Amino acid sequence: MRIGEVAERAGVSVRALRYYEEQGLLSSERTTGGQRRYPDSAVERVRFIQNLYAAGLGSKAVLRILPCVENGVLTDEMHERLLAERARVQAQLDELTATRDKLDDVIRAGQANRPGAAGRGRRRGSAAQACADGFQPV
Amino acid sequence: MRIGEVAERAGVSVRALRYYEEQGLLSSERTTGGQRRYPDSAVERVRFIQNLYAAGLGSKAVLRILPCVENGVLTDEMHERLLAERARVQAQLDELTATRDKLDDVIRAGQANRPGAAGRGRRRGSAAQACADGFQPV
DNA sequence: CTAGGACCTGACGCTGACGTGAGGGTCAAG
DNA sequence: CTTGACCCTCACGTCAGCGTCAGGTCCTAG
Repeated sequence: MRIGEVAERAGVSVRALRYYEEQGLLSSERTTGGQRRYPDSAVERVRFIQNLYAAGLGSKAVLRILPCVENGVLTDEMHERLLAERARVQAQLDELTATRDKLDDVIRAGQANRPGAAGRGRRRGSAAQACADGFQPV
Repeated sequence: MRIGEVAERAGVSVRALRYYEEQGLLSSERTTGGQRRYPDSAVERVRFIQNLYAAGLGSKAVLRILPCVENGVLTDEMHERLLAERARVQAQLDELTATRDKLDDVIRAGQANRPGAAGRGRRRGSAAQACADGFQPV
C-alpha cells in the first residue's frame, strides 16, 4: 500500500505519516526506488496513534507505549507505563466530564433567561446563578 | 488579591494570567501604581478557563463562550455556540472513552502473557491478539 | 516508452499557550 | 525611609505536530 492510500484511509495527511515515521511510531518497507510501502494493518495503527495523540499523549509517550506490539509481550515496565497512561486518560475523562456538565448547567439555566424566548414559568436569574457558579462577570 | 496569589491558588503561572488578560478572558482592576488586583472569584474563573482549554477549545472559542457571563443572559447566538461546544466536548469524551477501553484491552490481554508472572491459566497468545486488535507489529 | 500523477528529501513556516530574561517600578513591613 | 519581595511591560524563545514549497525521482497505465 502506498503512502497516499494509507493517509486517505486513516484520515490523516501524507506529511503526518512521514512525521510518524520520523518519530519512530510507524515503519515501512521501501521499494528499490525508495518509496514507502505499508501493510494494510498500518491504517489501524495510524488510527490508534491518532487516538493516543487525541488523548493528550505526546509522541514520546506514544513511542513508549507502542512497543508492546513488537513482541506481543508486556514487560513489567511496559505494564507500568500502560497503567500510568491509562490513569492519565481517565483523569482527562473526569475533567472533561465535569466540564461538559458545567456547560450543561450554563445552557440549562440560560434557557430560562433567553431574551427572545418566553421563559416558561422558570424563575428569573437562574442564568446569572449558573454563570456565577463557575465563573464571575468581568 | 494580587496576581501571584491568584496564580498559586488556581494552579497556573503568573504569565498565564497575564496572557488570559491579553486574550480578553480575564480582567482586573489596577492600583494607582499599575498593579493588577483580582476579586476572589477570579480563581474559579481561571479554573474554568483551564477546563475549557483542556477540553481542546482555543482561546477564541473560550472568548466566545465566556461572555454569557457578562450579562447573565443567553442570546440565541450564544446558545448555539454553547451547544456546539458541548457537542465538541462530548465527541472528545467518546473518543477518549474508546481509547481508554482500548488501553484496557491491551493491558488485560497482556496480563496473560507477562514474562515474570505465571499467567494463571489464561490461554497464551491473547496479548498478541489484543495488540493485533488495534495496532500491528513494526 | 512516455506522460503525468504520486512520491522523495530537505528545510523553512506556522500556531497556540505560554517560558524566560531584561530593565525597571511598587508596596507593605520594620 | 529603606529593603526586599512582588509586580510591571516589552519582546524574543520554545515546542509539538504538522503545512507548505522547492527541486527532483519513481512508476504504471496506455
